[in-house]
Amino acid sequence: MVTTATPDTATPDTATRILDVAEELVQTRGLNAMSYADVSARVGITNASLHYHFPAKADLAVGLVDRYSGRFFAALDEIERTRPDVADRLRAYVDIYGAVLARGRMCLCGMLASDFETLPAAVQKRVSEFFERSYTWLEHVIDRGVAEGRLPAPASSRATAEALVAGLEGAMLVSRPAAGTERFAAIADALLAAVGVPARV
Amino acid sequence: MVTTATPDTATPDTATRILDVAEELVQTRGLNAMSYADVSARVGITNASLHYHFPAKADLAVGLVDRYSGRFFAALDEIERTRPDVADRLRAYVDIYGAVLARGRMCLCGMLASDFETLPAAVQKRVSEFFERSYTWLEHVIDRGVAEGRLPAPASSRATAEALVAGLEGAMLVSRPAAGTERFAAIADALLAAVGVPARV
DNA sequence: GTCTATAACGAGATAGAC
DNA sequence: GTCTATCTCGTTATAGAC
Repeated sequence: MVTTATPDTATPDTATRILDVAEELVQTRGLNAMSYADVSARVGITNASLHYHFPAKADLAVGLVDRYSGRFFAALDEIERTRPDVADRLRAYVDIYGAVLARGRMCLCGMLASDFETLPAAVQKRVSEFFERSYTWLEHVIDRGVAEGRLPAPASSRATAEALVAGLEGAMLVSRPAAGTERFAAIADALLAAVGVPARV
Repeated sequence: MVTTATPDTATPDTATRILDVAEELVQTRGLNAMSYADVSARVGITNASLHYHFPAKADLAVGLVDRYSGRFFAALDEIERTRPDVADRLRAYVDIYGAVLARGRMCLCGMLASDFETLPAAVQKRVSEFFERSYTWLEHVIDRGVAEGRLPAPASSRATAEALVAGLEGAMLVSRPAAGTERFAAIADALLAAVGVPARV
């Protein structure tokens, strides 16, 4: 999976290890529940060393969103490059979310969205951009699918794109209290069916 | 709106005022970003007085969910009592979420769901129950609508109910970074349309 | 680049007077 | 039921040695 944190070939540098650990903590517990002490202890360095790499918590959060977004939209590029069919593209998009949830995590930006009002401005901006770029990508995929006659025309492809993202983020959110990942797959299929994507074989 | 905090007739007692203030803080900023100092200052009492009413933060959180759930499911009872038509019922359900978002808030239990792993066990249990009861209520409403021939039969009414809740929770989540409430209405209409509920007149 | 040490503050929580 | 005062701990962050 393209969105997985880091290739496990060699020991990555400290900044990368910090981002890996912080990413997991934010995706599972939230930014406000993650402390520098948590991260430094798991990385095996001191609090002070952490501050050398990321002077303030806002810097760490910015680093997390930038890396996550970079990987996420690189994965979307990859989908467009390798999958010509619109239904396959949308299923692959949903699968990214499914893979994150399968690892017991929430979408990083979905998690930050819940803390939105408490975020530093630089982080707020990046989280908003993550969602805007997601809507735009999906909108274009849907529009092209409609133009090819392979997807029913929705009232608004933009609203459909937003509803799909909302459904996936919400599915991750409500799957965790239910302690069951199988729930996500059923919701995801229902969302895809609503867009006109048939269930997979 | 039935889910509004407290009737503004007279000055409510201290415990109620505490719950009102804490509820707003949790719905806008999250439980981990809300402190006893925040609440006590806004209520106009001291930290110590707050602890008299709610000895630990877990007690306050339990009080919040219990009151919220009580009002929420009372509102659902009211919907069933006053609206015989399934489409009206589902639109009214969506409107509860819309009214919460219109006040700049996230669903209390959706907000707690994002902090789920950090919640005291008693709060986790109540949040899970909130969602389970929601699914069950929607499932029965959908089933009756199908039996009456007023709703197309879904593959699974349970999965449809879960997808609807997920979509609404997610719509609230992503609406806040977008700084626009009009987005919610479009998403909500798309979700209702997917269930077979026509747009309102 | 990592460390020890510590500052400065805010958190949840308690004792005991009124 | 509310107060003052205080405790203890965890938090982000910095100074300066190695």
